[in-house]
Amino acid sequence: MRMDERKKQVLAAIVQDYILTGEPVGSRTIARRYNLGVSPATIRNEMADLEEMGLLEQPHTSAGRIPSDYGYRYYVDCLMEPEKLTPAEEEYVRQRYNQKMLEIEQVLEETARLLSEMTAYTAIALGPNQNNAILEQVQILPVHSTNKALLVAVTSTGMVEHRIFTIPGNVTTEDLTRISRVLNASLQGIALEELRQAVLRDIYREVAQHRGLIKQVIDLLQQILALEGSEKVYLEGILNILSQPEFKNLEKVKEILAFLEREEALRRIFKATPGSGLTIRIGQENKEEGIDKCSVVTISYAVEGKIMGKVGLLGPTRMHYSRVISVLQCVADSLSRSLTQFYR
Amino acid sequence: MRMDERKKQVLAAIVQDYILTGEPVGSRTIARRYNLGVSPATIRNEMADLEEMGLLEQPHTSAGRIPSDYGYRYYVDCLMEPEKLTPAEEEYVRQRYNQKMLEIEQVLEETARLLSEMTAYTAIALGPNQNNAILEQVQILPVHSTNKALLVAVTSTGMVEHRIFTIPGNVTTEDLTRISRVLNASLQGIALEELRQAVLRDIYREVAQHRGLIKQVIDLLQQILALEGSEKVYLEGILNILSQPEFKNLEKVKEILAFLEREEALRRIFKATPGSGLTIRIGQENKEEGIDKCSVVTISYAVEGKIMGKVGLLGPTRMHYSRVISVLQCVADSLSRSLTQFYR
DNA sequence: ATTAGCACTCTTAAGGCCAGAGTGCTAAGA
DNA sequence: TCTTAGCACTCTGGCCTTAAGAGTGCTAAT
Repeated sequence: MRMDERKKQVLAAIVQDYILTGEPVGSRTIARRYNLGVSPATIRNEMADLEEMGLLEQPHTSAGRIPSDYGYRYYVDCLMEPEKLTPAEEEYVRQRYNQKMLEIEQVLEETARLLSEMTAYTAIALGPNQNNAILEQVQILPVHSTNKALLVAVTSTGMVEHRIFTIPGNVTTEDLTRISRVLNASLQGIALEELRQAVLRDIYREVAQHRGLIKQVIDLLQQILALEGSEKVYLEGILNILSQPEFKNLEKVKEILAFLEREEALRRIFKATPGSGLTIRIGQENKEEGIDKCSVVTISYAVEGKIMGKVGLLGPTRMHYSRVISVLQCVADSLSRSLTQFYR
Repeated sequence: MRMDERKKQVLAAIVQDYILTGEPVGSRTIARRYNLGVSPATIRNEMADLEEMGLLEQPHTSAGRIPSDYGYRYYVDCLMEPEKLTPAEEEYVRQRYNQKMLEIEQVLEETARLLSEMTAYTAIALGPNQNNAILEQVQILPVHSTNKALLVAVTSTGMVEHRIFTIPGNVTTEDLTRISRVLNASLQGIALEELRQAVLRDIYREVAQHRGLIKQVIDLLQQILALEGSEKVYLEGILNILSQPEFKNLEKVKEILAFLEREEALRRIFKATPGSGLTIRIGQENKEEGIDKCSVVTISYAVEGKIMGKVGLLGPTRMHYSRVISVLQCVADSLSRSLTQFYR
């Protein structure tokens, strides 16, 4: 069966109405609210067709229709018109990023908060990808009166990481300072892939003793920089999702909360999306357990064109897609701009 | 009315039964399950007395009785017998703390996880009190190719904090190193109250230029060390509380989730408890909004006798108090031991 | 002081009923 | 051939009634 113009109009009307009201929508409603110039009966026929095509479904015989996952997909791909934010909203976003924010963690936390606030869905933000990060600064500090030391590393992504580790008893504060200086000189600006070989040899030559300690530090650095999925995850507006009528059932709530509690799962929903731009995952397109009744829209943020990380919104499949997309684009844009400024 | 022996037995039986089953308990049940040697009718009379005394209440005329907040309070204070953990459980706790844990953040996160796992309630842990903390290490690192610097501070509580801040254009890396050295020498081992006056003058004398920068750094340090309520809060097992039958009502769930989302509120429930030892807050004894149907049991952890912070469990007033107390005591003990070892 | 007995109350689950909403089909009209 | 009016049919959800069950409070007897 082909998708003629009127079928598209009917589908669009149903999706829009359902997103708005949350109630299954019937032929009368469509005929009354959307001027398609045909009678309910005609619309009924179209609806039957659309159901056969898998774009609509019926909760039960005498209810109206609701969009299926495929229905939403078709709507999002072919029918939806972008909803512009109002100038006031755009201004509001810009102003939120005008506060002085010096730590990238804060910026991302604020971003998640802003997103959830503007959409009443649950916002997720992923910290900058550390995979291709470059070391900016390395420093080893003694921890007073213990046999421990603190490794501080600043990466090119602006993340500051620290690890405490145990050092041999015979290492003095001066040793640590010297090692810091050597490491810093050798490692600064170096990506992790290049690390192991040549540089290492140089370092060893410079600081003959303390090989073990240096190896330990290098391992920690690799952990910080290279570890898959070490990105921080920021979550805001868990409560929001409970106001959605689809989650008035406690079992559903538990399912989704169980999902939100697992940080690796949150990370995976970003990993599963292609590198750049906007991604929409509708219902069962989500492979993670517990969110097959949800949609996730994600977008990447970038610094000077280079993708750093992602932010996204999680809501029911009956999500206000056009608004969510506009909000995400606007916020990701401001975020990218803000970070670019930060790094300069 | 006086509280004779039999009244106590009846109250204890009702509380215990209600904690176990979650159902209002009737006179028959008590007579059958707990051998008090009297008939249901006698127990009914006692129950009527206990209700008049405000220790029990009746959901409706023809239901059994449930304990009131006062009933729980009396039970906790006078009737409850401590429930020992099994040796296996104690061993399990000890073993969980035997993993090598180098960062105090990790330890607290693990503690919260362990608590929620062992009790099926929601666990909250509060990071070490920074109020009387002493500076162990201060270091200012340049952030490569920007006009920003990174301040790293290690406190005597084992917390590592960092802040990025903007520096004037004319400050060189060497300046930063020198300032770090001076600061470190002057501030190490100093509590914050002593900071402002004398020491400051010394520092200024040593590093004549860069007064503004130093002032900025000191401000940041005070922020890190002195700020009321800067302690980190660790939360685990939100999902657990939803399995409690008292939260099968979605409104209740929203209320409590709204509470758990507000970090300052979480902090306040610890602030409200006296300095040391175990505290139990039942129902309306909690002054925070949204948890007046909950109980909170908290306990402090300490290093070498000095109180560092607190951990606690949040559940419905129908909480398994004796078990919660035992678990908290066991865990706080292991936690304190583990931290003491860490600081040595 | 205790207890058996009993009338009474209240909740909850189940069943029946009905209005409302919406459909699918058929047959007539454009 | 497409559209539409009309109508019978279906399903849900609210509402009422009913009945069972649980538990109480009171009274009178032990």
